[in-house]
Amino acid sequence: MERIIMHVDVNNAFLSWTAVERLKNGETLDIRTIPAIIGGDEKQRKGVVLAKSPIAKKFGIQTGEPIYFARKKCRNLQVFSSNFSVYYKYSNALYNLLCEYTDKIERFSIDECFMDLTNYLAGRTPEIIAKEINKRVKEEFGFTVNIGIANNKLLAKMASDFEKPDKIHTLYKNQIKEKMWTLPVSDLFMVGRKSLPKLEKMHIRTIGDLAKKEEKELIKAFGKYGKMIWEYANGIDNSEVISIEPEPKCIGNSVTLPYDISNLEELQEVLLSIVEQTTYRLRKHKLYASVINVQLKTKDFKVSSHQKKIDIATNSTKIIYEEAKKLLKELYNGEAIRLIGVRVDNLSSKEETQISIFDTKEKEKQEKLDEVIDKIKNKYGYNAITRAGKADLKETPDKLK
DNA sequence: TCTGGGGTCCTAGGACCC
DNA sequence: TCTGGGGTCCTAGGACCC
Repeated sequence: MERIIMHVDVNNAFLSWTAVERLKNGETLDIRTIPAIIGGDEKQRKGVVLAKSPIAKKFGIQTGEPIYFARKKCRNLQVFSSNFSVYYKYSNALYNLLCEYTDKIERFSIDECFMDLTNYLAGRTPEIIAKEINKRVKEEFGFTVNIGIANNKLLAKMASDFEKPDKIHTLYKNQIKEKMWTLPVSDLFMVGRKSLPKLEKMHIRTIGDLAKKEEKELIKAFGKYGKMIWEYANGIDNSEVISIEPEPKCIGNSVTLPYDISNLEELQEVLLSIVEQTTYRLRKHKLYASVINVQLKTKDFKVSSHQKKIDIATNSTKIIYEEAKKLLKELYNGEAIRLIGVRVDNLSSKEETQISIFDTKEKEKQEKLDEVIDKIKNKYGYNAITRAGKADLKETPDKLK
């Protein structure tokens, strides 16, 4: 039996949610109706476009581009800053509403959900249900969503990306040719900027061109990735809607520094504050890591990283910081650094100790310290306490939780 | 005051083992 | 003493997503 899958996508999520929150707080200007963007702090060198209004889009402004460029494209562009706690509020509200329609629902990102309605139609058509969801979201929350309806996740996602905003689209098997194959291949999920020149060389310009190629040819040129995009172009995707939130496979934090740093001691101080964020989140998940990774980006955007597998699995700030410090030392060659990041991998729910690292007393002491600091953070906010002398990290970590 | 931050997955090469 | 072949694990880098 064919499945019935829906993909629900918030239109211009960060911008719409900011608009709704402003209106709720008594502002009269709806920023969805003017050339506006949500952007990071340019003074902190985080000036990229995070979301744009439809009018800003008409000026050719793209998500991810520097605000500096966006301003050049549109002289009277209004820039608003992001507020993730507001975004989570609306994201959760939407998710809870959608849960009324099925138990088989997957949060794909802060502003996207997949729903499997196969056994939840209750005699109604998916189109009728989609219309009801659209109407309710608009009336109850004040923002709009696009909904894609299909027989698998990939096609549902492609469908929700058709004409926007506030639209419902279907993409059933018999509509693939007419609705999807005509699109440029760059519109296909998972086909990014770097693959385009290679596809172009193979005379693949539309999704249809890709679909009609021999699968073997794609595998030869792109390996596993080639097989995947060929299947996507042909509307093949058997993946399930997963309603249980999976454990993270890795946890990491990074920061673009307000100014370049060319000094190891200073980098180490920032490193400590980042390790603290990451290990705090690790402990929140009750997970332990055995791979530590440190990443640097130089002022000319060259990225390098070092990682190390350790013999234990830990979530201790101290142990992970000591390892990270070693990695940083090996990695750092004196260049001016723009970004520093830490990531822990190989996560497991079991701690693995090794007596030689800390004696039992020292270990207990460190655990207690982590626990106390975590409690203070939980109670009074993440920035209430820090081990890092100079650390000045404005945003609360773990935006996703 | 031009280029964020958090993820997942894949690949290639080298070390090491039998 | 002219050089196999299969496998696993580890590391660095990169593509893609939102």
